[in-house]
Amino acid sequence: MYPYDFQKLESKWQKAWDDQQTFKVGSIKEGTLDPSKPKYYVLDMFPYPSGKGLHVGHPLGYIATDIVARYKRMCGFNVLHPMGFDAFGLPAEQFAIETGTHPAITTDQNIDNMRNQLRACGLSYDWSREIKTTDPSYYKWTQWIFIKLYNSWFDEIDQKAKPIEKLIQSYENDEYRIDPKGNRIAKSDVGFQHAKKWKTFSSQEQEAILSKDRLAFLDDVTVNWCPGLGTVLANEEVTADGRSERGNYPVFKKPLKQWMLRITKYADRLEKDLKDVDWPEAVKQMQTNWIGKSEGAIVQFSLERNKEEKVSVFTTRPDTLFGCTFMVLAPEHPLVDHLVTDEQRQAVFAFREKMAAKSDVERQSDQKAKEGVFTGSYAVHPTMPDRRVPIWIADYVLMGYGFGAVMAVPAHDQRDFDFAKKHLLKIRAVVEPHPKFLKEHALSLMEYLEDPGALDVAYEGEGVSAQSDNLEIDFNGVTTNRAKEKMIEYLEKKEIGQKKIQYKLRDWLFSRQRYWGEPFPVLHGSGGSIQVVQEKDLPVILPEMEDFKPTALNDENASPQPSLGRAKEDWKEVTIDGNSYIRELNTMPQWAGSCWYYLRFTDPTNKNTFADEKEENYWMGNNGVDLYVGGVEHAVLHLLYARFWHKVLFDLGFVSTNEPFGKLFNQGYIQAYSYQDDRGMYVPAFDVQEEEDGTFTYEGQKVTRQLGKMGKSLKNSISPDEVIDMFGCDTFRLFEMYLGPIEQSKTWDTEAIVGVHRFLQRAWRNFVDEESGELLIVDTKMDDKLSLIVNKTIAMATKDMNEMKFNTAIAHLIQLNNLFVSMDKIPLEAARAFVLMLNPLAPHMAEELWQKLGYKESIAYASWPKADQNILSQDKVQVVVQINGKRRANLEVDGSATQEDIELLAKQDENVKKHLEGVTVVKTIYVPKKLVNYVVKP
RNA sequence: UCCGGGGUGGCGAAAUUGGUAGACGCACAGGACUUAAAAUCCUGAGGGGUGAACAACUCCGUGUCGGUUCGAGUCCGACCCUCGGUACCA
Repeated sequence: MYPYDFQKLESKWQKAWDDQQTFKVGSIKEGTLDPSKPKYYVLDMFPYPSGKGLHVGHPLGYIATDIVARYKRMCGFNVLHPMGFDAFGLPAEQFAIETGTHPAITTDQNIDNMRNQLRACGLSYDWSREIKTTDPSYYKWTQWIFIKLYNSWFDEIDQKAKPIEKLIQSYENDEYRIDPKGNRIAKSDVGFQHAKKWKTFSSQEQEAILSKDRLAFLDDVTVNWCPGLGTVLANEEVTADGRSERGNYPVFKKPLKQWMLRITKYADRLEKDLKDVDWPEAVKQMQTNWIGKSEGAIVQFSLERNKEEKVSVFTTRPDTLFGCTFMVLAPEHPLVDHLVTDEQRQAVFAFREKMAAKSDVERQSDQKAKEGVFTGSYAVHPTMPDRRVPIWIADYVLMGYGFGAVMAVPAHDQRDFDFAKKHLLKIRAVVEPHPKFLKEHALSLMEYLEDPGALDVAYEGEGVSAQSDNLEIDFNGVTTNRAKEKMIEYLEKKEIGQKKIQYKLRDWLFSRQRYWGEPFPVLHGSGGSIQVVQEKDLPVILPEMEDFKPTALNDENASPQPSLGRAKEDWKEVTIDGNSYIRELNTMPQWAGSCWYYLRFTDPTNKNTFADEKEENYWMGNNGVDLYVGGVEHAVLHLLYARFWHKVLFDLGFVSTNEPFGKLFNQGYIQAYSYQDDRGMYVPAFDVQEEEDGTFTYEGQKVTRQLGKMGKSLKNSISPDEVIDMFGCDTFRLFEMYLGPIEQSKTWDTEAIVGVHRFLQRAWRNFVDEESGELLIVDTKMDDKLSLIVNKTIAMATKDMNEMKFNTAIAHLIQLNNLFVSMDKIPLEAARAFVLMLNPLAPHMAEELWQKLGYKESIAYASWPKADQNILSQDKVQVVVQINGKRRANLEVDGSATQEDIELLAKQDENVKKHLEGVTVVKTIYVPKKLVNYVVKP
């Protein structure tokens, strides 16, 4: 008996791949890789080794990349297909806390477990290149890159990062000076003559000046403090409703001194360069929105009581400046203390306190309330000096965007409008609305311009300016876009404003108070001086700690405290040349390690550099990573951060491409049904019965069903191991791909697996007589019909493989296989083509059949079959005969048939004849090899 | 609110990008094999109508309504539902 024994076969081949190191990739340095061959770098977003193990949703992307990797090998590429583990960060530490074991131990256990699960999926990784971000030999280079960031600045003129020494040189050469406000100004800027020279500053002052340009810097900022996680979080890690993305805990705003990375300097390039990458439109859109570019102007308002004092605002509608009737500052705006009058002091302070006490969640729910108080002070209107502009504070103005202050134009901004209505402030119309708008509100233009406050909405659209003139300028009748330009010209001429591009993107808050992360390579000296660790002293090893729990867990009033504060003194304190330093006690966030791991894979064990230049050049050259597959959830986190680091490394000359990931592909989620009983408790999905009336029961009780994520807590999780045990890994791989397009979300349905399993069994029986073990292959030529079908299948499967449409590629193989069923023996050529095409999808069976066909070498590097164009062109074509666009007959004709041939045949067809009776053909449409359509009239 | 994706049989889906809608698979039904079941194999099937007919023909069908076209799942306009992203961004 020679049945299809997948358990035996699959372990046989997995062992063979291991023993023969089938998928090990050579290295250029060592001369074991031929760099004249084209390369293909196909990468998965590496996983967090969580304690829960994988469910069937996780390998979806891994299987897809594996198919691509195997296909590309067969097409003659050198393929880099590595895997590693993103092991620092909250999930690992949370799991360690839950189990009471040190994260170093649990992480390694989880990695072992996950690696086994991945191996069981028959993935052709080069495991010799495995990396984990928690390995000191890896995070040494994460720290090294941090030092590069610290020692770099962004030159706005060249739009690129440069070593900080260049900036110091420029200062020393007196190309830059510091103006009275503390800003760096260049020779060509106004005011350079009166600005202070570099030499006049103390070294401490010089360091403070430099820190304003360093790409990594310490700053006092308003942070997202998440007591539930015991750490602060980046903006990208906080969800829309003011909760932590991980764990869904509430987040509070708090001022704190933290490490920041100056990602905002790259806002423009991060946005613009998206056009150069082949990424899903959705992800590009998300990044574009997140970066949030908007064009407008800075406008300066003088204070009434002292014209020398100014408040700056950003506006996208400088054309509406004449309509500004008040100003609003964010409650935490630094000028508020200064502006508030004695009468208003009490009210302002009370308001501020009330706002500060709110969590982000509460702020969300109080949205649109438009609460605020008057500071008591007035500004002067920049174009109408006799107009007083009261200054208010309100929490609808956010400190983090623009200048934390707005000029309110209530007639043409809904938020300002609501605020004006609530607090009885003036509303002045300065744009003539579209006639449609007036009609909708049954107003004449005169009536609207007279009293725009009569409506309950602002007119935010474009139009022509009105009531916008003073002694110097007159914008009346000018269209919005033109008026914007003219106003900016005017503001610049009067030196009270200028053009400005504003981004929503904020700098990246880079420190965390948790234990399980990369230590900063930073030393704090006396008097607040900062020094980075010398390269030769890297890595700064994360110290062993017994108690690694976050310090201020679940205490929203406490201030965040780094866990490393409880490390032993001999770690915390460092003496260099007789000076003592304290180590930085914060750790880097989860995302640090994943910002550059794809570079390390090109040369994972290098001790002298993060990756050898030759290896980096070869694998990353051209297009960066050729195919990067992962979930869409990283659209504005990992993918934005990694692009940022990569661009800095590119500017500094360490990498060869401007973008890290040439092509990105998002796989969909696998969803599953979960079931709840009437108390809302989840019941094991596996044991739920479907009743005839379409309802569901568990142990006789009615339960409700919903579609969603797979998870242990939902009791609907299925692990790949279970499926592989039952059906084998080839079946599992085929099934996941056959569910539908990879980028789509799909519902798991265990019952449907038998379909592809049957396909494999049938294929086996087509090749092997199960009774005798005899190979059912015959070494004869294929007949024309079979040859045509085989070549067609090759053509279609090749196209599908190139487009990553594995579901239809499988369908074509099933069809070919179904044809084999009707044959006693399969011609060798057809069998070969089938096995070769099967290989990327179901590699174990393909290897076994390949061996049975007599080949000694692994099929992994055999050539993908080519379709014979000559044979394809001999194909008969199906031509449709339509009458008035309705199909009346099908004809099968030679590919060479002319229109005359086809029409002759068509007119012989009974059904066509019938429909052409008693009518006249007014037009004939002929599409070669496709159809004839007669347009007829009675 | 704005932005993006998606609505096709009982279900997952396919459709050469404007040219026979539903390939392939699941589930289902009937049959073969079997003491029986499983496995396997064969056959059927979008919905309706005219047929004695498993012949043949025919009408309707891709979220809704309208349009362009000889011809629309595919293009255009309006709308509905759904899934993501965003969160007062001045």
